Amino acid sequence: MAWSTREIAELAGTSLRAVRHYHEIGLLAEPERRANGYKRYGVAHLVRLLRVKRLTDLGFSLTQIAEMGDADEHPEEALRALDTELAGKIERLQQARAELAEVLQQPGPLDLPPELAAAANGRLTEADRSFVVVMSRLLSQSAIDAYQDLLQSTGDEPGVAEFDTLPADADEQTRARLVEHMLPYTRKVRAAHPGVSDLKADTPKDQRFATHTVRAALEELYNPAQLDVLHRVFALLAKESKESDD
Amino acid sequence: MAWSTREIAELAGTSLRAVRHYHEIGLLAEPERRANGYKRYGVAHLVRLLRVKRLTDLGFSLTQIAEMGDADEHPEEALRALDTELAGKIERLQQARAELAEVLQQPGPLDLPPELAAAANGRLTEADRSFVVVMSRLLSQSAIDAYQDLLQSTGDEPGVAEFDTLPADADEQTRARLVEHMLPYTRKVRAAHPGVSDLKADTPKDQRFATHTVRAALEELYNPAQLDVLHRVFALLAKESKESDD
DNA sequence: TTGCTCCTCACGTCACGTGAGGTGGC
DNA sequence: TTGCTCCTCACGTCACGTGAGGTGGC
Repeated sequence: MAWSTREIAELAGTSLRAVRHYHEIGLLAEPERRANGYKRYGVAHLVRLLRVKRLTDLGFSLTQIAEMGDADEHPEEALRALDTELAGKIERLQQARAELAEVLQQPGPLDLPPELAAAANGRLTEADRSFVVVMSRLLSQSAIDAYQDLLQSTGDEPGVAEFDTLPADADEQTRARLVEHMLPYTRKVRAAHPGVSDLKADTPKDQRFATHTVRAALEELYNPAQLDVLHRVFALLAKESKESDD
Repeated sequence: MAWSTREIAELAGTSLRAVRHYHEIGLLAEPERRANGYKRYGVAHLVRLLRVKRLTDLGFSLTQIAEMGDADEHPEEALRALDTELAGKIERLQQARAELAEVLQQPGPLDLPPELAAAANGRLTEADRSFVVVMSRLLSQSAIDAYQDLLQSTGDEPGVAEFDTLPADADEQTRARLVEHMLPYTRKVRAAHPGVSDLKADTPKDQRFATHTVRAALEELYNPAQLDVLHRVFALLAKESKESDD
């Protein structure tokens, strides 16, 4: 008795195509043919195929299996290397699951870091959200922590909602009033969280790039009136801290 | 400020090619160009790219991400489905690691089921090993257990070594003596392990196929003298059990 | 003649990696 | 002129999946 391709595939628990693929890449020798061209597999082929199946099930690549050859040595080093690799894969998958669990815990946009999503609790504008997403790539961890604190403590600061809805053509009176509203609050935040504007950048070049990026994000996301207010608040704060240095 | 492809890729922590790939499949809109044809990315692109990055890191496929669209809904169902999928992957990898650990425990050929490899402990001929590899696909678990017991208890049965080294042209006297040696031992094994020849096959068709396979394996792996001895032993045993039925 | 099994191309999948060959501004 | 950055093809990777189109024995 000799087996057909389908039979040997079933015996080994692989697919027809897998057997042919192993022929193509030289992992499994082709058997002799019958008169009609059909392949006739023998026990040696089955044994080889079962071995290949075993090794792929363990997680070896076909290239690695080819390198091991047909010998039955116990490839201890390869086994250990594979184990390390699998451990790494498992770790990465578990990391992903942990993040999934965090995200599932908290309803909310999943592109924010979960701590921030929790703290913001749905009170962010579209623009704010985009800004935060970008910033969370650029800020240091301490800055993110500070920002989180900030969001948590600033439930219904009146200035916040007013700023969010400020029309692009707000008049000077409205702007000046908003600056007045935001100044003490912003001053307080700065004092409580000195790290709130620390960047993640390591080199001066990265630093400059990150600063430009922050500016670009602000200018693209907020309207002229909002930007004007922000600039004025920051200018006043900068002046204050310069005076206190003297 | 607007970013080049390299810059936006670095900002998002992806590769240049990934950004271009997302363009190709429509996951990320192409930005406007400068006069020289260079792309100019804005904040909206960066936000989108960061979102895509987040989702691929979590384990979503690009197709799934495309299906979610740009909306920021919390795709709870998708998240749960993904979690289940990841759990399955982890399980399979852990299964592979468990088998790897078993294999590493015991030096020996790794194409045998580990219980059998341990029990055999290096005492199998090439032919025996091939035979066992094939049989371990065909036998039921109880048969494998029985076979393992058998291997363990049969340390230095004198007939075994003699059978393994029997020349293909052994004379009648040698064969007859070997049959005498093997008969009581084989009888004992049969009695102790009635399940030793149970096949895994479910249907009568599978059953016939498995029987043929066993026969084919025997005939390809053992020489004529060995086969003759086996046939005679089995014939004698069959006669015995038929007589006891009467 | 109809079904069933086997055969050999050969393109498709997934998420990009990796050159090849050319252009534009310092 | 030389380097550097950007661009667009377009083939390669990995382990097969999936038809397409044809043949041979009942």
